[in-house]
Amino acid sequence: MRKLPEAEGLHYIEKYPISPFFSFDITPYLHVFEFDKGEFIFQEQSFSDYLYYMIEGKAKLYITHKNGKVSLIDFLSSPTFMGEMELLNEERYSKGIQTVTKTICLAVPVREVRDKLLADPIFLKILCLFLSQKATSMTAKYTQNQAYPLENRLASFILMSSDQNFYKEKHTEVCEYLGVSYRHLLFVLAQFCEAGYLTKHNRGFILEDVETLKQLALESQY
Amino acid sequence: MRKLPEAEGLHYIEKYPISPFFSFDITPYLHVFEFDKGEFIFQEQSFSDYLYYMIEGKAKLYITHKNGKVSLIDFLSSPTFMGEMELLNEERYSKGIQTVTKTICLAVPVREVRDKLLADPIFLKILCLFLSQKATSMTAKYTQNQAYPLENRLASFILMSSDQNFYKEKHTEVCEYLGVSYRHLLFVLAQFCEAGYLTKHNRGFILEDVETLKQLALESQY
DNA sequence: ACAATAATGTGAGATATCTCATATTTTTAT
DNA sequence: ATAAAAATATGAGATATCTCACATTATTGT
Repeated sequence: MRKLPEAEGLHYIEKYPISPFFSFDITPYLHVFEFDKGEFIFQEQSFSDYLYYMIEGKAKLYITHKNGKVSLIDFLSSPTFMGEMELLNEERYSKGIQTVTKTICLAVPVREVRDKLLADPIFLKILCLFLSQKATSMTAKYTQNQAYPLENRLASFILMSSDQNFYKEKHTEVCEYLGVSYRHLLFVLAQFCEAGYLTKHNRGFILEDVETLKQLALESQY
Repeated sequence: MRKLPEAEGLHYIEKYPISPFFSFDITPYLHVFEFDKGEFIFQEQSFSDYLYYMIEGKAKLYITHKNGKVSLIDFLSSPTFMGEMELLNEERYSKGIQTVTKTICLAVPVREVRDKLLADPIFLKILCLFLSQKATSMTAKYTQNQAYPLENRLASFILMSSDQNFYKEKHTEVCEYLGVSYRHLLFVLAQFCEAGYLTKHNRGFILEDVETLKQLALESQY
């Protein structure tokens, strides 16, 4: 993690204006941080001094269980808040966040601004909206995880994440996201090829039968 | 659903004071409603005119999937908000809420008070806290659902919900809550009896081996 | 008090998914 | 350039969980 120098930071602050989120002038408090690919933004069980607003990049939010299993809770993609729960609750981070790509964040030092933030109706309204939308999408994802077998969810995920009928995601990430083992993901992908919905090409898959995939996806659209 | 008469309503308003949640006087807007056991507070895909604060009772929050499966998202027990997402988003209810017991709710007419609420820092802060705690507990529940087999989650659930070493919950509710089939729940309960952790008694189970149950529960404490 | 509805209970067979072992290929770091 | 680490790939066997069918026992509404 490195703090961007004044000039470079200013560039991002202007490119992604967040002043409308606050009823006071936030700019004097803002820092701009850059995280390398694979770097941790929050370690599990640690404390942090900042509320982040990620403006560029992508990260994984996960939790490690006592039995050693890791659950990927969500992919976070910009723009998004990070650390907002801890701002509200003054707790240690129960979850970890690790970047997937290089990531740029606006950072608000919590100690200095906390009280102002928690009394600011504009910010709080934005935060409520953010939290409620997140809750809605998490709930959708998790209930679908238990209501549909991988076949359906994967079809839906492939349709959503493919570009010009070409699917090319990292299996290691996808299986965590969909909450199944790596082995099983490969197994169902192989089935899709067998059935002619997909064909392997280069390091990805060509969608051969979008109609059937759509049918499989049913409503389990993420 | 019936609106309680003035006098009776006042009793509840005084018993469960919610004025500290607002920076203005909410009482002129408050209604008090009573829902019978099994009644719907929100139908899926409908609109509603109230934000509710449940002060007595218990309800189920669920969603019906297009394949007909029903996912119980959460048990709501008093005190809790209901309809807060819709207040924020001005949308139809994506989810249904049905009471499990007779339920008393304070009701705030959204159309009249919406703008005031969304500009009230005290209320918004409370709502943020509520939403973030809910998100935390939902996430815990769902990640544990996929990280642990029923054996562990059930042990944990039994310990949590039993009273004086006696477990007596409705299987029909529990299996929905834990996200498994009724059949499988009974199967694992039978295993627990077989292994001597539980014995059937009347319409419930006596906890015979709390130590082993605790071990099974690991950290998957709800 | 009786019919209807909901909850409980059990068997048998199917399947979705997991674990583990192991090999190859690709990417990353030094 | 090379070693180390990460991602891909596949087989075989285990198991957690589901579906469906059917019988019994409570609970509820009228």
